[in-house]
Amino acid sequence: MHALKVTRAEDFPEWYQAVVRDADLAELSPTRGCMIIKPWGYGIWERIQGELDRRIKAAGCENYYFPMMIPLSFIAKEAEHVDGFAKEMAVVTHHRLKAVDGTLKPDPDAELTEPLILRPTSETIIGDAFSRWIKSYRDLPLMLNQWANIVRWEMRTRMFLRTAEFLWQEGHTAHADKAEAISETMRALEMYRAFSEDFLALPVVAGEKPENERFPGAVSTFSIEAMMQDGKALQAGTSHYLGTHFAEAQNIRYQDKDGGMTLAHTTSWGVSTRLIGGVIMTHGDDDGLRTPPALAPRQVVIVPMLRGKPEDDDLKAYCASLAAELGALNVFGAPLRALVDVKDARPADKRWDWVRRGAPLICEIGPRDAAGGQVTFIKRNALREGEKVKSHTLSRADFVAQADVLLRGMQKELFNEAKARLDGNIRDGFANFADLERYFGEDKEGEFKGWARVHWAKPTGAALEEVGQRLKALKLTIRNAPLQQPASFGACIFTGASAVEEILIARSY
RNA sequence: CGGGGUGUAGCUCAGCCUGGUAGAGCAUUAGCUUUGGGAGCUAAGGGUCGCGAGUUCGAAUCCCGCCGCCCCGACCA
Repeated sequence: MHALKVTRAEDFPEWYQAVVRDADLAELSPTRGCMIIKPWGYGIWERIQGELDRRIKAAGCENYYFPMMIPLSFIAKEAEHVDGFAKEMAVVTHHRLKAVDGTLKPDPDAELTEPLILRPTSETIIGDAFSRWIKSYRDLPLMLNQWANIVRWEMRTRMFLRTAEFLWQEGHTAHADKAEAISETMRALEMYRAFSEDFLALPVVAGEKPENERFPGAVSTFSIEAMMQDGKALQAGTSHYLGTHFAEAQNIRYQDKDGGMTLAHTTSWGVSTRLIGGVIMTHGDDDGLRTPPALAPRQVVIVPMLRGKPEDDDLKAYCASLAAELGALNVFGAPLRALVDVKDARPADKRWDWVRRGAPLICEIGPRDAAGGQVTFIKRNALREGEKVKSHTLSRADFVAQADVLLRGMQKELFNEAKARLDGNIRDGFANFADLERYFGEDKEGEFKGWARVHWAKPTGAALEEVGQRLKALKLTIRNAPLQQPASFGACIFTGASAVEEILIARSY
């Protein structure tokens, strides 16, 4: 009997919804397409923020904050950018409500002279500021980041993966020349790769997006792609080299050493609460989430087996001192986060709540453990042996001494498990498009297909458009061209011509 | 935004075809029992049946309109 009502094999989308709800991560809000992020889910986001913010600052960026509302005219400044975002924009048009026939409506006399849009991203309003802040080569490079909420009016929403409002971090930088801007673009990409793999235990493939998948207005777009347990790809982070597109549109120029006016080269990069969806679909099992220890808001949860008897006090004291002892330890470069769950509920219910949330180590301590100086615990990443829950017992001293090793080991085990799935499910050997059609065309519902690694001649324009259409018929997209490329290439699977690049093709979220 | 499904207690759902103003299990609350592990018994609380208009003496049920959610598609960092 599993802790969730639906298993991954039965119905993956339903299972995903069940984890989000039963692990107490988030719920739907009365506002269409938006979610309420609950404490365990938000705690995970705070951990992401804390660690990534440290890495962003270590790279020399500073944080700042721009308004959530952007004048409508700003978004029109970069042509491709408009095309990319115009269709999913929330627009603020009035500044006052009025009761009309008993219902509150926007007051017709309070219409804004210029509507405001809720930011779908901030390139335009930040570019405007950059144009004022950057006067001289001495002002460069300018490297800034903001943590913010974003609004995109999506037609179809899914919790954490695509919601009308989401939380993210957007870095924006300006540089004197192309080489330096590209180097910053790659630095951010590598920062995301390392962060995902080390901290989220989420193995990814870093690479460059094809022309048709670029960010609107970018010269080149790079991504990290992760493989979910249903074989689909999830774009988990992006980094863009924007060239001088936004600099031209918004007049971001600096006076160089020779006194001439030169356009700056800009970049932007971001990750969002979508990462949490990626963690769920990578590490979740039929008992709920398995939160990687480095990421978990609580790494060790202690459930005292209280029985409403006098010895409960001794048991509570034992658990409290154990938690204090654990809290004095350092794991993953920070104090260990331990909690004694003293909520007045049945111990078994509390145990399963923490199993669903995915607390890495769940200690169940009864009077006998306390008397014997022991700790009985379960490891969430390897919860069961067969159908049965497997529990372990150590002396208290050994448990405290090994907590660090246990948590680090679990982090590694989760990563290795996901890494093996990623590496083991990227298929090679597609000689031509017909091979690809044969493999991806004949599928049963819910069948695991993984990704395809193929060679192509990297067509552009109309020819690329056609490639996109052919893939679309198989519900496939090009994910990226991995940074690590082979020494030589075979034939392009689309045209038969000599290939110039290796790319990953997959179904995606 | 197109196709399909769905909306009844906190959750999962029955009732709807064949109108007579609500049911089960789990959860919640209380009491008793139980206690090395998702407990048992007893009792109680909880629903303007998604919203609005209509037919009718009477609508969860029939008709019309709208909305939300889920899946597929289109779209999309």
